[in-house]
Amino acid sequence: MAERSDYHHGALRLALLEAARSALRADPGHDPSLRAMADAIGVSATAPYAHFPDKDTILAAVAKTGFDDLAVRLRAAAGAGDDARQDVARTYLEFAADEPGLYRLMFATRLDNRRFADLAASQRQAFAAITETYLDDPFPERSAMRLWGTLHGFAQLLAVDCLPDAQSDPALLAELAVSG
Amino acid sequence: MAERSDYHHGALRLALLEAARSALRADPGHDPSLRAMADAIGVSATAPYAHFPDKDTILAAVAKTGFDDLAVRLRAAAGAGDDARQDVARTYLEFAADEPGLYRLMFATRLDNRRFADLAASQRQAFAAITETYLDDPFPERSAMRLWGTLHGFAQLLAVDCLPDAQSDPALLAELAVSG
DNA sequence: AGCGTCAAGTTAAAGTCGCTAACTTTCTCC
DNA sequence: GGAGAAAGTTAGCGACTTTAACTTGACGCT
Repeated sequence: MAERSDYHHGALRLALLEAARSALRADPGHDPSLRAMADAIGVSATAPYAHFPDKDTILAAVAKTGFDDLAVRLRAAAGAGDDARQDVARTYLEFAADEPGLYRLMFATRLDNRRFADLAASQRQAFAAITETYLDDPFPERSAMRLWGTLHGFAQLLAVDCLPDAQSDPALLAELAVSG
Repeated sequence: MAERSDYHHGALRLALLEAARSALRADPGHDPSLRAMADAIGVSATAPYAHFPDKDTILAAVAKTGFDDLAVRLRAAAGAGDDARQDVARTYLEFAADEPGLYRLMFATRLDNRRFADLAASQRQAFAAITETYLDDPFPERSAMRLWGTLHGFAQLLAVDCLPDAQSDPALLAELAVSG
């Protein structure tokens, strides 16, 4: 398996997703082109079509990995310290600040398309990690939705770099988000 | 002025912005192409370059009209009833629900580019309309930012149609957003 | 009136992109 | 070891943004 002919790549699907995330890190403001991803892997521009029906599906898969990673991080944060809600909030904002391009894509991909049900499922999983910090609340769903809204708003402002530096600290923003 | 030769359009800049907003209403999920806008106006595909240096600048101008409209609506709502904050919140969410494509564009246009300072200014104006409902608050900026975050999160969820119908009423969401 | 200038259009064409079609190479399984 | 499927390839189409070179028409000046 280590020895490969260089005709078949062997793990193109995974490599594509990684190339896309890497391109988003390099240029958070624009979705990478199919050709750019293929070039980065060293494969022809049409090779991706053996694994995905179209570009939107690739980007949806990338977005899904984003939600999955986010869910993992949130769950880890929830179990680690003594203030789960605050830790989750801070982790959420740190994620958005770390990978602004990916975060943008995660919320840009769904409009208009009922396709990509698994993306929606991963999104719900990430949301569930927030809800679980409200198990003691009389209305966990409502309260969690309110926190999610606030976090998402802050996350986007962070990603778009709209905040003065004094207010760009994820920890402080997290505190503000949970205080209510 | 009413009688025009049909060679010079006469108000192409404005017509372009309107064509873009109309196209966003028809297909909220995708930014319109330059050609589509030009076709809708009845002008060649390159005519817009007499008024804008590139497509991004057109879209930034469209986004700016969105923030300007939003600011006007928020200010009107703030002065109308007896619960300014709640009215502003509801108006904000109604705007996003009415024009999801425009709302998406308004927050998609800035990442990575320091260009478009006037867009950022219009965004601040809209934010100021929210801040002004917190003049009695000990920390108006902080509290307003918190509400803005929440509203933006709800607005995006509304626009992307992620919410169950039972929770898609702007008025109820506004109430949830201000209750804190 | 007529002329020059300039803004605001035009067409032509280059280069990129997503995607399809037809083909070739490699892997796998009998 | 041969067949067929899986996973690549090149060629090319149509749409897109953008540039370049040209044309049209409005307006001010003498």
